[in-house]
Amino acid sequence: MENNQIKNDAITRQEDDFAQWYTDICKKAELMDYSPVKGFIIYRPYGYAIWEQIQNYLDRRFKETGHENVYMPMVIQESLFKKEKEHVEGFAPETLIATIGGKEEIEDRLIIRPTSEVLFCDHYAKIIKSYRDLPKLYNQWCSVVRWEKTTRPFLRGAEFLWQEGHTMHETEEEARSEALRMLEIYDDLGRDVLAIPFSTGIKTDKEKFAGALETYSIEAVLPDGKALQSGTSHYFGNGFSKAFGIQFQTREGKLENPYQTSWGVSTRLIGATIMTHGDDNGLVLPPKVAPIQVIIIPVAANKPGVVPAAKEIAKRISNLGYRVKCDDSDKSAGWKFSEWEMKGVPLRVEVGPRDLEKEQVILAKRNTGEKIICPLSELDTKVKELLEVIHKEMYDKALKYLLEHTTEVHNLDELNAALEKGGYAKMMWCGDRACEDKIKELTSATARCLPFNQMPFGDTCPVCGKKATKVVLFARAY
RNA sequence: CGGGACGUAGCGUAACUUGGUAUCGCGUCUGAUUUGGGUUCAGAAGACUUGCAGGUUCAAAUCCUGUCGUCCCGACCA
Repeated sequence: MENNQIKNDAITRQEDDFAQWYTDICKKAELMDYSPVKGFIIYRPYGYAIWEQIQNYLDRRFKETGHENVYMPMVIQESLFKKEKEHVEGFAPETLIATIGGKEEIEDRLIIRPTSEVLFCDHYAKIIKSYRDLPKLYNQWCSVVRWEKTTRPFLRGAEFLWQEGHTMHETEEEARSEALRMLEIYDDLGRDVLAIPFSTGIKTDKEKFAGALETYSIEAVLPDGKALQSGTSHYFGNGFSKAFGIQFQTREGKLENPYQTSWGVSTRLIGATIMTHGDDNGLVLPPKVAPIQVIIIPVAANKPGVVPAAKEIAKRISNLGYRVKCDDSDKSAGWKFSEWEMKGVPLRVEVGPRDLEKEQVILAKRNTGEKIICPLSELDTKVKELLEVIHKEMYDKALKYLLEHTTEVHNLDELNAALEKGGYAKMMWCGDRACEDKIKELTSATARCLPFNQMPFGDTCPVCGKKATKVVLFARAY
């Protein structure tokens, strides 16, 4: 099995250089390509198809929970952007600004949206008049631009695709539960679709979104031991409402400012999926997001009956509702095996003359490499069963990794050791910003979140020694 | 934005130190071959000349300056 000779077109091994392995996969699995402009990538069909699967799932969940899709302009006047102070301070360093229109200089310069809070607020100020207009549950699918200094495919780009939900509510309570409800949907996406166990929790004041009162997030630990913030949901209170003059008449006839949320996930999720599940043979896609869920490979395709039989099987599986492709190109079977493994297709069906004689096919699972002989009569149930098993195995493997890389620490030495090992250093915290800063200074790790699932295991802050009541997860982050 | 590495055909590379018109492999194309893990053989094309722009020189992939981009390590962020 071991092949020491590295093939010319093989990818870098994970243990040799994890970052290079990641870049190799992005390119060799044809997910993306670089464009001439730094940080702006081309989403190739196979990569974009993964995004479409994520979109399909989320869009359905959003609509089921009463949200409507809208589309806002991609530019924001600088004067408008400056209305909410903390927000502008948070984003100012990373905005791209258009200064010329035609041949004229633009006096109120146009910011290419890094996020659309202010556009939504400006619009909401016009359309919200009464409690009868609430809640407003809007979402948009779009791209945003942030002038990032260092960029990596999917994980951090100058432009990325995402969805941003922006909602307005009568009460503080309702808004806060909206923010939490949407975070739950993101958590579901991880568990049920991407096979990624996210940690959910609330951000510290230091790490929260510019302008938000509370930021909730889903966090993943990747195989190189670094944490990745994979999605956020914010509760804004009515700070923006006041800044933008959004007022509604209450049931009692008074004028009040509504309470706001926003929430988003981006194509960064593609990066998280690649890293969480991939191996040295390439991408390993969870069945729910795989653009092709089952690949049919005819073996000895020149023998009579093989290709028609393979196509028949493809049709049969397609009729079950799965995304399936029959690769009847004139490459050798071995070549196709490697190629579709690189592309991470969860399940492979091999169809050859010997199989046809015995009225069977060979099924091969991408995640484990396991091969299973399957009588044609049982194909339908077996495919369904295996795709479910593959999802579960992938999730369980990722969960096991997460648990093995979550270390409870009681002092700074243990904290260092845990961060060195990779993953979360879970510690009790006094809640002081100073201690958070100190850890960052000493270790470069940041507080990822205070997990919802608290379960305290001590009462002393390892940094200052004062009383600690909160459990916090620290990690080196992307 | 700091520190480091790099940019030569689609990909990976040689030549750079010591200037003289670009090497090899994979891939691609054509024709065969291909029964179970990147099949084998034969032939062909592919660089409007070395990321881009200047400079030095009789002559630049090679030396100098600038710039753009990629990767890694930091600081900042979905």
